[in-house]
Amino acid sequence: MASPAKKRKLKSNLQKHISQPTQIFHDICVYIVPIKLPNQRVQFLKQLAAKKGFPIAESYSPKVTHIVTAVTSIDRIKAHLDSENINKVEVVSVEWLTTSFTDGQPTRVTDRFRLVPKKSLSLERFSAFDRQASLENNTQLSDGSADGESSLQLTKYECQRVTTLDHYNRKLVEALELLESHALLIGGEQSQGRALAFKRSSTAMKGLPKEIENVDEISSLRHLGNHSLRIIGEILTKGYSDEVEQIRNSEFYKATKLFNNIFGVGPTTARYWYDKGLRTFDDLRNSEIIKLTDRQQSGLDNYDELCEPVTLEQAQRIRDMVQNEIDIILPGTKSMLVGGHRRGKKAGHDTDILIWHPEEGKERGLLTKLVDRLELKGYIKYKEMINIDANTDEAFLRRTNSRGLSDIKEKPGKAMDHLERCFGIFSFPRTLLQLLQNDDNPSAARRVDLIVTPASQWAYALVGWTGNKQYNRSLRLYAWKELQINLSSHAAFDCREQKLLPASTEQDIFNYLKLTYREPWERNC
DNA sequence: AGAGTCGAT
DNA sequence: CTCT
DNA sequence: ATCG
Ligand SMILES: Nc1nc2c(ncn2[C@H]2C[C@H](O)[C@@H](COP(=O)(O)OP(=O)(O)OP(=O)(O)O)O2)c(=O)[nH]1
Ligand SMILES: [Mg+2]
Ligand SMILES: [Mg+2]
Repeated sequence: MASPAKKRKLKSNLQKHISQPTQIFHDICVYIVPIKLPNQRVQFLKQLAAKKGFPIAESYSPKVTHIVTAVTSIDRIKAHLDSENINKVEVVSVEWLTTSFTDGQPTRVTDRFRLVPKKSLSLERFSAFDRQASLENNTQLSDGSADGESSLQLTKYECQRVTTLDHYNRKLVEALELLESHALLIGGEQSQGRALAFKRSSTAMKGLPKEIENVDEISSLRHLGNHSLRIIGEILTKGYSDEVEQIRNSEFYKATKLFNNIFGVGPTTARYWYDKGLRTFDDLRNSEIIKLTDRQQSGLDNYDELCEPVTLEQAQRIRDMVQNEIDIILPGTKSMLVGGHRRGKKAGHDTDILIWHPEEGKERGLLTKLVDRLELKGYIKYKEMINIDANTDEAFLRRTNSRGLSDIKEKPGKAMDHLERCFGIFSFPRTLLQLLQNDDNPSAARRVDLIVTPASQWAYALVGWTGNKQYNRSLRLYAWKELQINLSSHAAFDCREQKLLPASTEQDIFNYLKLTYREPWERNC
């Protein structure tokens, strides 16, 4: 832990080494825009400037003559300064400042250093960008443009913009997602963050309204930093990225990715096996040292069939079958497809089904009965039940309290069994068409998720299980950071008001969160 | 320099 | 890795 | 540690 004392000491040491400038250039005043520049670099430039006699403004004011920035979009700078009035000021790159330092005097500003205010893209119509988001949410950076000029920035959170399955930069997205998965496979504290950053870069690209041809078009957008832009630039000029291809073909990536595809094997296990020298499924099966969990064994046994994409039609048939069963067990029970299929995906890696009964409480014990029946019919090859009991709501409140609010009180609530989730591998008969293409195997293994929700939590379950994953992450982060609301797939808890937020529709939840409603197909981040 | 989704087994 |  |  870096203590405040230590920080103070560091700072005073730095100040001691600042020598007096030989001359001071009183006719200029430099303001450094602290966006896209690491704080360290900003501090370094400021100190060097002081040493070389360049007056520095701590904040933007009319006496500033030179704005130094790493941002390439003039709109972004206006937004930051909260001022349109930068016409009389030179807006220049960091290179101007460093060149001036080596020259020992302010270099003449040429076009080389100037920001050419090329409108990065004309995107006003596309809600992936801040203009619309800032209307719906006053916590957004103001874009300071009452004049019709648009600031054209990506929103901070994915849940504030529309992301559809169709987009224009497949190749770039694929590369960035590969870097994300590589970072996850490497693992470690630091890699988690890198993975998330690459994921955000990729969702940023999915939000763009057209195929990009030049890095300049996107170099000032949020979430696209040095590394991502370098990769994108490479692909745009050469058609591929050396770094990406090197990873793709690496022994490490190929093997760990293969292992990670097995249901039950995450990055840590994949890495562990790789470190043991294993590379293929045969290596796994023949290895003496490797012990597979039940989950992993079933994942490996059914590997090929689980790799077959689940079509929408198959998912609908599975839901129909489930609906038939629950009609018998408890008439009036409803079900719907959620997950990727609700978002409009034509093929998925599994089927997600949400089940509920309009009368609160009637759903208790339903999932056990359903699964028992399916098991008797021989449909279930592997299953895991996830139990949520009456204590869970208490637990939820305790956790929200542990985020620094209210008192912690323990209640000895009784464990009223209330099964909520079943995830498993089911076996379904193949259709005639499938049999024609796949003569030998009469059945197909499919991953299925069944979720039973009380009517009172239906809306939260629907949002949570519709996803996608990245959409959920952004929604939860936004809710907590901007509104101090803890959001899960059961409920939302407002920590300021210390109260749960009841919702009966998805729209209710978007209202609480001060977000414009997004259709399921607009949540494909 | 810290944070990065959350809850369940 | 990117933002704040 | 892994899953959703
Ligand atoms: N909060 C949270 N929800 C998740 C996470 N992963 C998945 N979900 C939710 C949102 C997903 O849409 C839903 C179903 O997940 P799936 O793994 O089945 O993915 P999805 O159906 O979106 O795509 P798929 O076609 O199955 O690959 O569960 C997560 O890490 N956190
Ligand atoms: Mg799914
Ligand atoms: Mg699923």
